Amino acid sequence: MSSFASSDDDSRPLATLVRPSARGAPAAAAHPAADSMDEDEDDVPLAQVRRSGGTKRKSAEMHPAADESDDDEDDGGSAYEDGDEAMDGGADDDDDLPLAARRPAPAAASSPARKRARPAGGAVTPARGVKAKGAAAASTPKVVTKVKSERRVSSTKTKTETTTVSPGRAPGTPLGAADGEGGDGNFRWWEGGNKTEGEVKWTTLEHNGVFFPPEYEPHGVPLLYAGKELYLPPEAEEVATFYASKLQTDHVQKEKFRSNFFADFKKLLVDTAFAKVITSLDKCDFSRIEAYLEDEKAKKKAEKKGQTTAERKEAREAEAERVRQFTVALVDGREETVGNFRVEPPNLFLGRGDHPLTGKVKRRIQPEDVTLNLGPSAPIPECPVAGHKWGKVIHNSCVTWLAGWKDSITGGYKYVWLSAGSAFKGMSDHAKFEKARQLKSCIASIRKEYRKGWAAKGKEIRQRSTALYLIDKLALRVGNEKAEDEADTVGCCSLRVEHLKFTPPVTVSFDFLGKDSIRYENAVEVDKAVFYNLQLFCRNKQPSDNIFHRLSVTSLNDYLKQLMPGLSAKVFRTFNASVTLAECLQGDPGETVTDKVAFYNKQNKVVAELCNHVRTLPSGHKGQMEKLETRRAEAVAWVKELKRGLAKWNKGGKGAKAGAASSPAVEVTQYMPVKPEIVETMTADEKAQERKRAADMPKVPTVKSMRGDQLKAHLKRAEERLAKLTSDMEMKEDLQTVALGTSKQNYLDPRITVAWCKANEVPVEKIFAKTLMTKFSWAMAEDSSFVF
DNA sequence: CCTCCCGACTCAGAAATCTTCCT
DNA sequence: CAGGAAGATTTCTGAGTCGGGAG
Repeated sequence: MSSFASSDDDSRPLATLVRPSARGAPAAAAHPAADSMDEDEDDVPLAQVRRSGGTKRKSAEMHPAADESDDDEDDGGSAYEDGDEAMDGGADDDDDLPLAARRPAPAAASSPARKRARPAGGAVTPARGVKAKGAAAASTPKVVTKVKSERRVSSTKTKTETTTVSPGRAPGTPLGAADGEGGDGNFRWWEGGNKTEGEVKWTTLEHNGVFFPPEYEPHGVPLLYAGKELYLPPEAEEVATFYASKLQTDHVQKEKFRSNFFADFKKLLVDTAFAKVITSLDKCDFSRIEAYLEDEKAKKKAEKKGQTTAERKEAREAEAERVRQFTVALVDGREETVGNFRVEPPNLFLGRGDHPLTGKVKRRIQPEDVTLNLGPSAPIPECPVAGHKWGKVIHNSCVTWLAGWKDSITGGYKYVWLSAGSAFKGMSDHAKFEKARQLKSCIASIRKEYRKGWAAKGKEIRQRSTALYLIDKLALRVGNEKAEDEADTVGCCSLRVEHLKFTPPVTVSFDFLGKDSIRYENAVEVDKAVFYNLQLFCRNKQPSDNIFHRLSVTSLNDYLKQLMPGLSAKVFRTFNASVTLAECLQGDPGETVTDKVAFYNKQNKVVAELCNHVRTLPSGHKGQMEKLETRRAEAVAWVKELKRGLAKWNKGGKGAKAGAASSPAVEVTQYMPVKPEIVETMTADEKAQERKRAADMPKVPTVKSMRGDQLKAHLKRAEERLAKLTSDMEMKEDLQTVALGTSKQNYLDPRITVAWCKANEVPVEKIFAKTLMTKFSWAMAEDSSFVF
């Protein structure tokens, strides 16, 4: 079931909220759309208009028949009226009006004239119009010319222009060299108070480009085809090796993965003698290559094992030194660390879920593919790959990426960013949480507003209001449409009939694949009106039809913008997660720091569940649990045996005083593991083997003679051990299926955590690991009185 | 004007690596 | 105290969101 902890205060009974709503309420005043409902006249099946001819997945699947019938039906149905008195207003007619007629909400009171005045307003407004004309285009890597940027440059600050690639700076220039120039890298932007968020993100930007993976070195290990050794040319061998390295994963179990791989693999063989030979993946045996990889891995491991701690540290530092020049960038003279400075090496594309492109070969990125973004006066770094040069160098100060290239599989861009601890990231993180807090202050009226919308005459408003409820209550993602060459996953707006089940009176069961093909399964009791509406939207549709067929993500977000500047669907997730945590942390955290940390994790888990952040069980999980279970059973048996012994001993000492030292010892039987027979002359491998052999042997009974005090001491230890095992198992089972990290990193306002830690005298480091401490350094100064 | 596509950014779990705990 | 496994953290890169502009 869902937890609505966060919304309790605001979700008062529907009836009290819906009717009197809004006329005077601040939110309502800003919604011309709500008032224009009466004008709804006729129904245009939105899907036909908006989607026909599109490339998006659902467009082709819509059923026109369903479109018509469902919109025309009258929903004065009894379920509805009986269901909720508050809804009757909208029950009698349901004329949908053409979307077009109402979308451009007549600019009433606060309707922002989108094109011109952006919410951000602030510092750089003048840049606005300028950018709209084409600077943005110039910013994209594919534009090489200078476009007409000169004019613009004068009116704003530096915008984008491109430069021909010229020979780079000499090696050993300041950037990244041992003693950086630009200060200590501790720019405490949050203390300045000037958290501008404008168009221009920087004035000067200097960096050394990106780090390329090493060239492929052929190993010469053959592929076996129908038992025959085939020595492949390097390009094909490399790709075969990619596949071999995946043999242990379950990617190779997917037919799509195999066929995509094989198709690309064969392409590499086209002009070779192998083209005619290799015709079936099933006859390809990669085991020799796989064994080779295993071998290499073992060698590396052994080498590492042979090193002393100091040597290992040295090796690590040498590696750090090697990449050092790429890890530092200079932004407006400040040193910042670069996040993903390594260019993605070639590999097989590992798409999640049923990705249509999974298994395809992701080709090697060459310097020619890479666009660098640098300050106009920054030296152009030398291309690190001999005989190659950078694709493009641009100077776009409106973006924060340092370099980028186009991904050969998805066609999308990959970017190199500064690290999470940078000012760029920190500022936007801060802004994100401030926006969520702002939502908190107006959530009550927004909820009022969408409840009112449940009874709207127009179906778009009705669907929008119902969808917004789901986004708010269940923290669903908004659900953009997806293309044919992506996995079929959905979010709120793209939910289909097949994803819902209705159980009267008011339970809706959700079952669909969300982001990353993670299954969302939840049965929720919803408001009656929502239950009714969802059923209504599903009526007369095919299972594969969209539930919210009149609603688009764009129109939903446009609407949200009217409710609050800068509001979009994703803000609800941030808001709900943070509010939930803040509320959950009100409880009693316990005594010790350990208790308190456990308490925090438990509340963190509530949020993770809300957001459906799952983690797949590690492959060994089942085995681990079984092992724990046997250990626990043994512990139980041992406790029982000790108790028996103690009872016997207490009785046995008839002659002497019960429990006196002179009582005869009693025998208890403990089952002990077999001890490995380790001899000094054994090699490490042999020792390991012997240990394993011993561990696999059944436990042997060992009889021990004990007296009372011994028995008691053993019993005490045994009971403690049992208690620990039991709680370990519970904890493990409990936390196994949820990932706490995602919400901690992305959704929970760190100031909530900092404040809680201070109030409860828990060191923040107990909650935030090192990188999170850096990422959230802007929040560390917050005191315990912070309220989200 | 209205789509549709693109670009830039956040968010996501898997995999790799490091650390701690247990026997 | 070693050696390994479990657990925690970091890295990696795929998958979303969302706004803007071209056509």
